[in-house]
Amino acid sequence: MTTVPTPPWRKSPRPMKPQLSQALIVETGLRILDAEGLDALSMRRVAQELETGPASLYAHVSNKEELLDLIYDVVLGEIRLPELDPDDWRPQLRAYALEAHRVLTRHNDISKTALAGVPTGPNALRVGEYMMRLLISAGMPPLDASFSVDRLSLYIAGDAYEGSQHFAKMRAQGLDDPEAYIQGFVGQIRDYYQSLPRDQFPTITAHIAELTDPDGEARFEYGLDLILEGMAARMK
Amino acid sequence: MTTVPTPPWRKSPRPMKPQLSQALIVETGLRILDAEGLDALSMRRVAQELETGPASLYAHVSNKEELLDLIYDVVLGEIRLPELDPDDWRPQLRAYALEAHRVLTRHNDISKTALAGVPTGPNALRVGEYMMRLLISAGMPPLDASFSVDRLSLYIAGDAYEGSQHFAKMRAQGLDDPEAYIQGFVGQIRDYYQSLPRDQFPTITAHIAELTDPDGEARFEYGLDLILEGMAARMK
DNA sequence: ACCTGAACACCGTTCAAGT
DNA sequence: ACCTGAACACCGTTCAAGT
Repeated sequence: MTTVPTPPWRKSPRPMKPQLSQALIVETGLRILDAEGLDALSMRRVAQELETGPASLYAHVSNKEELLDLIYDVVLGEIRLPELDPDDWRPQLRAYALEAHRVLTRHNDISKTALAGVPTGPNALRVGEYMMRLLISAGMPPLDASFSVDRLSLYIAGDAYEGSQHFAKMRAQGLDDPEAYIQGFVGQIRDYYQSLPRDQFPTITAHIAELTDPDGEARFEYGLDLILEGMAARMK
Repeated sequence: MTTVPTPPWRKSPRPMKPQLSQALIVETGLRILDAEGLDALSMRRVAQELETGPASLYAHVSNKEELLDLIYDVVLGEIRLPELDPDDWRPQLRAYALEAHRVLTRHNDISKTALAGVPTGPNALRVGEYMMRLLISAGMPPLDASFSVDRLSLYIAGDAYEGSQHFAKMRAQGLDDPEAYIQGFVGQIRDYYQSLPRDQFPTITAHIAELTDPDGEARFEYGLDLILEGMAARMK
């Protein structure tokens, strides 16, 4: 970049465009993700937002997958970890899971990235270190702790991704009231179940209300508690 | 289609191309999925395989999402369900999970489709009915059974998808020895962990062997048993 | 009703050329 | 070293036109 001579009334040169950098690209990608979801987050779109061509990005990021990994780690950075207290591992791990799930859910369908590959960024290490330390200091054997952390992480990301898909579909249909969309969706499933032959599907047709409970957060916590229960059985 | 007069030595007219139909499209899509994975399964590719243009498919399938849902349900059709025995719900549900996981894993990254939307095809109903019946007849309250089935299904599909990603990446790199690829991948992670500052990540660096256990099947079964343990606590 | 060619509005990535 | 324009090899879907 040619250095423009600084006029005396300015402290520093002001370039028309902010200089391209990995951090700026990641930040721009995150903004698109938050506003419009993973489907809208293309290399070309990021470039457009930065008023340049897509090829320019490849000087700072080796491909789209790396960009997504970088964005994912920035998101993980939002997870707050409480002081570690091994005497109370269960409520603490539960609180971690809820916090992580909340953070992932805030950023649309970014969790897909966690499912696509093992996250290894600095913030992935930070939360991994925390969970491992909590379980081992509470008395869990290291191999159990390793597997437990891995499975819990998969569950959190899996549920966050599944949950985000409803919003993605809503966006694709051009709607924007999540409450109404979920109600409509659940209603459709209910009608479909009601139309099924009762002799072939006796159990489903007998429990339609239970099968179409729309509370996604309750479902997440239910599965979380199943896993925590299993972990408790392997503790000490 | 113009009917060609049948020569007397043939029982039926033999068209040059097999007639297009939804079943044929689904079958072709499944073949591509099995051979080259979800990334290779495009509408254009299916059309090419059927020696027609992509637009022709839209007479039998409303969009790509519907095609994937149809393929997914065909895959679920491969899951064999044993005679139901409510006195032994735990080993039975465990066997179901292993069978479902094995079937999904056989078909590359198709599990992504289950994560993307609630499967509602005939075979999804069939396995759902089975699991619900097993748990309820074993004494679980219907709402618990509904949540349990939902969470277990998410876990199975989530793990199958995550596991399939290794193969997808292997394919993308043009390699074809899964054993060697996993070994190489695990080795890289191990080296990376080894390079971390011990004071910042004491727990991770102290348990590298446990954290890089390459046995994906053991991890799946470990998480499955965590969930089954939790379900046992909610039984009766 | 079913099928088609052509087009529209996109993708990720590469590469030679510029500064 | 960083940035660019242009190109390559793809996408899913629509639509008017054909049979």
